[in-house]
Amino acid sequence: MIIRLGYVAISMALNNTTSSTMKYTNFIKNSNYDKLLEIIKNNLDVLEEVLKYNIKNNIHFYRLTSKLIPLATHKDVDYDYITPFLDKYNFIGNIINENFLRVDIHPDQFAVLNSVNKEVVKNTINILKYHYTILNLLKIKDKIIILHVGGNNFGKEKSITRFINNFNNLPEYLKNCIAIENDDKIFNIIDCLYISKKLNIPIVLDYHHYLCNNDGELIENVIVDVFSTWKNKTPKIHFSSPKSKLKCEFRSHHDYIDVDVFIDFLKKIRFIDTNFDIMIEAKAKDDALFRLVRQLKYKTNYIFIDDSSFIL
DNA sequence: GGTCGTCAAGGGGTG
DNA sequence: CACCCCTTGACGACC
Repeated sequence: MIIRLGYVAISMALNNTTSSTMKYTNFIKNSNYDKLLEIIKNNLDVLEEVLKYNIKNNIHFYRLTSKLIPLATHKDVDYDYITPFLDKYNFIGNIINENFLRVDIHPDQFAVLNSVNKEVVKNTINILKYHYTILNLLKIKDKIIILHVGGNNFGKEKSITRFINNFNNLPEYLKNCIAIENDDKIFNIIDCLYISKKLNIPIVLDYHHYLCNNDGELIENVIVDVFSTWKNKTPKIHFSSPKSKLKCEFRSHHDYIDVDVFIDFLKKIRFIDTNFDIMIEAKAKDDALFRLVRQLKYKTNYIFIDDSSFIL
């Protein structure tokens, strides 16, 4: 199987960011729409630079920042972030497609589809639409929006039912790109498999979350079912390492990846015969990815295809 | 020019 | 119920 590694949003090697923003209070002060457009232009320029950097360094898998467009889903800010930049979106989209980059996106903690608060659910749908819009403007063919199941009000069973009901009320185009991820506290991989079966949607396995939250279920016993939720698409896995082994800091992300845990994980699922992507979720971003690769080259006999891909 | 509290937004956990 | 925690990088007020 071929495994490709990716990283999230920011490249440490480039001294810039795709996540420049403007605080709402500051926006209110000046009602400065020009400044917002300027920030978008900058974010898109940097995104182009990051993608070219990824191509140059043979990184095929990348997650967009959710903060590409400042205040995009704020209820009191309404502006056109599409038309002025159509050419730019197109241009970047072509770079992605011509180089077969796999690009996905992951809304942050405020997207809670199963919330008991109607306003929050409404907000969440807006957030999902915004993320879809970004993927669409960048002409991404396999649109994947990764979502957590959400809150736990009134118990797990009821919370899962709320997720399923609210999901079913989404427009078809959103349903077609949502994948769910197991979280580190409540909804484990077994819960995700149950939901996936009901809704026919893919599951992103987060191995760190799995280590934090599982019912003793062995990874080698669920991996086939998890991967089969992707049908003919390339399955995705999230990988990060705990900040420390202490219980209080276990859930926090480390700057880098623990190579031994990484190797151990791959050993467990080695019998799989599917290509897949692993998103490296480490604070040191691409630097963590490259360090991991160096360590793997030293410690294993994996056959490396390029700077971020290997055969197992 | 550097430091540090704050940020639109949700929700879990504790006492 | 009040409070603090997570997480996130970046803003921007302030020195």
